[in-house]
Amino acid sequence: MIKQSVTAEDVARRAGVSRAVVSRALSNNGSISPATRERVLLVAKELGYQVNFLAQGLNRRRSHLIGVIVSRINDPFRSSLLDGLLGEIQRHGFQALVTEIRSEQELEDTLRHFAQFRVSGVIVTSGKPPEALVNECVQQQIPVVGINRQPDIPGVDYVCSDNAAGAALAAEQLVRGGCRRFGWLNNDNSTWAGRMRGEAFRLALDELGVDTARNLVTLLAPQEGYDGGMQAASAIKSPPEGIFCANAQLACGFLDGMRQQGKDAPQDFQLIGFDNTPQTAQYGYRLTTLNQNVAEISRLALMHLLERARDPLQPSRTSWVKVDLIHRHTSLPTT
Amino acid sequence: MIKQSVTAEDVARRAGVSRAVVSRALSNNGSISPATRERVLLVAKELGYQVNFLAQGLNRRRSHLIGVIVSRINDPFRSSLLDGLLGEIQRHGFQALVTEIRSEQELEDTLRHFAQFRVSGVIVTSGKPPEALVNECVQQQIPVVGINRQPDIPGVDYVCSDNAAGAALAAEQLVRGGCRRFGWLNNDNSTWAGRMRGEAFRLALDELGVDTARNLVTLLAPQEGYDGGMQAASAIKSPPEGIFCANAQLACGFLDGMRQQGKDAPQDFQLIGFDNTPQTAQYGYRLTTLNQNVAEISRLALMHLLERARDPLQPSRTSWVKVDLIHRHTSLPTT
DNA sequence: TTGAAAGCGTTACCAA
DNA sequence: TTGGTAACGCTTTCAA
Repeated sequence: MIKQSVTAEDVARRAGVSRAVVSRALSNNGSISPATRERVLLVAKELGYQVNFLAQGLNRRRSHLIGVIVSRINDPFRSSLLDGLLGEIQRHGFQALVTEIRSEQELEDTLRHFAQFRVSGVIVTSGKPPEALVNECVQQQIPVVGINRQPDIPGVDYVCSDNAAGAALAAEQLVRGGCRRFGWLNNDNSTWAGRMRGEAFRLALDELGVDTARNLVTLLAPQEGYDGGMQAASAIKSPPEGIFCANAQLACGFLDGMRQQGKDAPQDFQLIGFDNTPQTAQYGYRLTTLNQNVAEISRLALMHLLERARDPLQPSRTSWVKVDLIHRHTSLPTT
Repeated sequence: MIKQSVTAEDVARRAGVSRAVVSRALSNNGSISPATRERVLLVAKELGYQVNFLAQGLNRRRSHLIGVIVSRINDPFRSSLLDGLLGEIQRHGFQALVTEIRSEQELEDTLRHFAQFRVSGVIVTSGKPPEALVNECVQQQIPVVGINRQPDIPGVDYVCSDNAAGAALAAEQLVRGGCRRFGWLNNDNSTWAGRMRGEAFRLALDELGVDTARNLVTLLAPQEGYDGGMQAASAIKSPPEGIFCANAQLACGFLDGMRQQGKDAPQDFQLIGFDNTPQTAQYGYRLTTLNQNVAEISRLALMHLLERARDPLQPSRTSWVKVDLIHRHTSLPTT
């Protein structure tokens, strides 16, 4: 019969101390003489002792898990974001519980499951959690942070790219690049971030003196992603001079769609997309884009989580992350 | 003072039964009269009772967690694979513990952490776990399955795309498409799957009567990914007629690199890449590729996990997943 | 069918 | 500084 696994009891016995001392030695928590500490640690290593996280979590009412809610991680921007979050989560000594959702119902179930694992925090990168459910989390002292979500639930912290500033950069670039007629490309049923970018674009153009009622048209893609952009392009006879696009996938599809018609940027139109995905930098696209600082977004998300864990009742906070214009090939140099 | 959370005890009291009965009602495990079952379930719903997974796992010595080891999920193929795995894991009622590793050391630590959470299984999509460590898992009855790894550790199951068959398809396509001189493009320090594809390509050409000693050259990219492919292209004066490439990212980079020199497929050379990533299908590339069936790979991975959980001592198995040639624009029609 | 009780492996409080 | 002990919340014998 094989011993299933080494427990604190085993270590205690072998080191000639009590379980309690073992716990203290390993957790640096509670007073213990340096000598015994050394000895226990040595024995623990000898025996290959590993704390049982389930037991630890049960006792502490909190696991070292952080729940992450994502969707469609095939999308390059989303996988970049997940990448950044995983790195940050691991850097802080947590493990990521990742769930991909396909509906709001799945989001609810997931949030429950996270709670059942007594996670140390939840990061929502997709969907809109119902306020009631989030309140349950808050009541259980589980910090929740939303990324690029509309900051509207009390007790939840948010990290968002500064969409408005990004849209303004795009507007300025296009105007100074000589455009007179503008287009805003987004897909139907867009996210909050997408809609926000569109509204801010209009506003920024207004302030730059553009008569947006006349000279700004909305191009609506029938679906999201590359294919949506391509379809939007095929529905157009002659593109506006300066086009701002809600995200990179849409922009790449649109550009390819126009090329199929023999039109290209920057000669026939200028194009700026949001999200600086790797693909937009490639030779075939060299798209001017707005870069979302994924590393900074991830860093702030964890920071909010940790701070709220320390003080659960503090007021909600929203961090806006600076967005940069990456000037490439699909927009003209400003004069 | 707020009640932290509803426990089985609470439900038991309210339903006028014992904790044990509550457990039976919820787990469908152990005999219980339909009437009390109904009643308990009703009360549980009323009170919003949720099983504490930490306590459950501690008692059962197994959590409903499955550990997944990944790396560089920015790569479109890898994020597709992760996507498939997450779907399959959730479909079976598990939660995914995802860790991104950057070194073999991190792999070891991760494997330990997974064990500490008493995961129901581990899926390795990157790195090469040391046999000793895997044996610890095996001893703890934790099933391990490797995806596209060299199947060489006893007690571990594997799921691999049929690289050899894929390479043979590519060879045949290129030969029948009229190529006489061939190239194999891979990056330095390639994975086992990559090397295997290269060897199989040579073998297949041999069998098709090509004098590979003379007419097959190896193009070595100095790094992986798109940039590596581009660099490989820039080191070439005149490309071989038919090029097979270890993966899609490399292939896209190579194609763009050649285009930069004014050469394009299929007129100046033919190109077939492994991994049918979304990008390869796009208008700018329309690359002929070998499709890895991610859904099937994921399905089999979970199947192996579940079967080995049932019978931990069964001999290791390796499933080879069929690969399909997607004929697109970078190879000529066969005559 | 039901309930009592003994774990599962930790941690934290309280005496010593 | 240490050890005993009572949780943590659940599952699973074993009797009744």
